[in-house]
Amino acid sequence: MAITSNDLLKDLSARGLIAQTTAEAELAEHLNQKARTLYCGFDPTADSLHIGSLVPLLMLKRFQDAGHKPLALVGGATGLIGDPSFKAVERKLNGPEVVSEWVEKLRAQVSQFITFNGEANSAEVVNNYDWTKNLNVIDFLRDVGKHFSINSMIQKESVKQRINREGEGISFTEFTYMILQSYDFAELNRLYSCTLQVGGSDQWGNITGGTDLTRRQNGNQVFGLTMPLVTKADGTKFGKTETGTIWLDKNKTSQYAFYQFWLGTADADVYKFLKYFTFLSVEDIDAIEKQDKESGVKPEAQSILAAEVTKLVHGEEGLVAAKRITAALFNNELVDLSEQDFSQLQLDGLPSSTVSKNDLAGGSLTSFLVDARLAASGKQVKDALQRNSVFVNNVAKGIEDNMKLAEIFDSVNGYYSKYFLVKLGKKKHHLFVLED
RNA sequence: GGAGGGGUUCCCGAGUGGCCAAAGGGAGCAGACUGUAAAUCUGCCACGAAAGUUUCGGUGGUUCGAAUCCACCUCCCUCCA
Repeated sequence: MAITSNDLLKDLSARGLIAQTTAEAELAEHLNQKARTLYCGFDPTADSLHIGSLVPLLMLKRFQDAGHKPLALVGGATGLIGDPSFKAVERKLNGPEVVSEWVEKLRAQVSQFITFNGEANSAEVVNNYDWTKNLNVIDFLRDVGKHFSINSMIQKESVKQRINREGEGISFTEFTYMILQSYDFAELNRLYSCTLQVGGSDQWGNITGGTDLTRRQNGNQVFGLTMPLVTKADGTKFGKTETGTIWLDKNKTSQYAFYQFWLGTADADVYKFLKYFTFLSVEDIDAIEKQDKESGVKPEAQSILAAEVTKLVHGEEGLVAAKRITAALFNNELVDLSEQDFSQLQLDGLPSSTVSKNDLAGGSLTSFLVDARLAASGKQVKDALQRNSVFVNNVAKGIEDNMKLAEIFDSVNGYYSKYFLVKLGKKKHHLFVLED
């Protein structure tokens, strides 16, 4: 990416956050002239955003910090259709009630990343359902559809594989998604003088559709900027783990699990991620990298990344909670923990459950731990037992202990007569609390 | 509406009457080695502690025996109209 004449764009470029832009030189000039309004869309495909949306969310914040006005668009309308961009298969449609419920959740979530201060560049959250719900089909086809050429639409890389791919196709509904998103841009240009849309690089086709439509309908030049897809050096998909997606909602991914996710970042990715996911300056990040390379010991970057991102998403308190659990599980002896510490760990989001004596009677360790979701099947627990990698309060259990459930979880063996910390393998922990 | 091709265990993908709980790969889990890393090596990988139980889009057949054969149904894809 060429050096531009705009400080913000220079920084973004240094961070590797710019994949593509429309009319680069003109965009720099456009942003230099005065505060502009930009938007980024988030479709409600679940009841929470996940870390895949973090880069664009932070991007809005970066623009706001530079004095521009961010609009976070929640796709109440587009979420009902489904974006086909680079998706291998047609998606299942979600019901309207479900989608509108998700819209509300995303609205709140998105709001925490941008500032609403009542000033000129105060953020706003908009919903594209507001301007599409009363759209009349005939008007839509005449006023909007006419501006789109099927010939160029099927040339878009984002849908090409769906069109060419053997065994899968694309419905008219999803094919039309691009037109709806383009209409959003034109509409936001009319309503808010919005002149820039940002998004992931998979959105390029949809974004340029919007810049074209805005020019044709409104006669205004507007811009697009995309961020690179977050990739990992080992080629696996970013944002997924054994346990699934890393969500921004702490009820879906605990602060502790969230922190742990970032802590596990590969050396090969961590400096790039610092640039993508934090507001640390590029110089500071380069300094961290230099120091890690020279230190010859375990790098610092992962814990800095984990701390910064956890703080951004879950606040200072969330970070403290995550660190508290991490310290207890990985650094300290459990014996040092007070009774209050144990109950605090529960509150902090350490996976835990309460058990009664009845739950234990006659049960097996395998099914007990599967029920607590420490393993996917009894076979896995059995495997771990055979390798002596199941620990209850730091005591290794073997396959011969499998049927001794009630004995193992007898109150005499628990910390403070009721706490049992179970470890399966190196990283999976679960706190069981015995009921009186 | 017509013709053809498909739906196999988390994914890809073998399997065309018994040797099939079903090859191979990927993912995943556990162990060793480590830095709660990477790479590598080892074991597991339908469910069940076990006895045993349930699978190959669905239903019903044929057969001593079916993922494999037959009928109907259903979903998907391609081409033609």
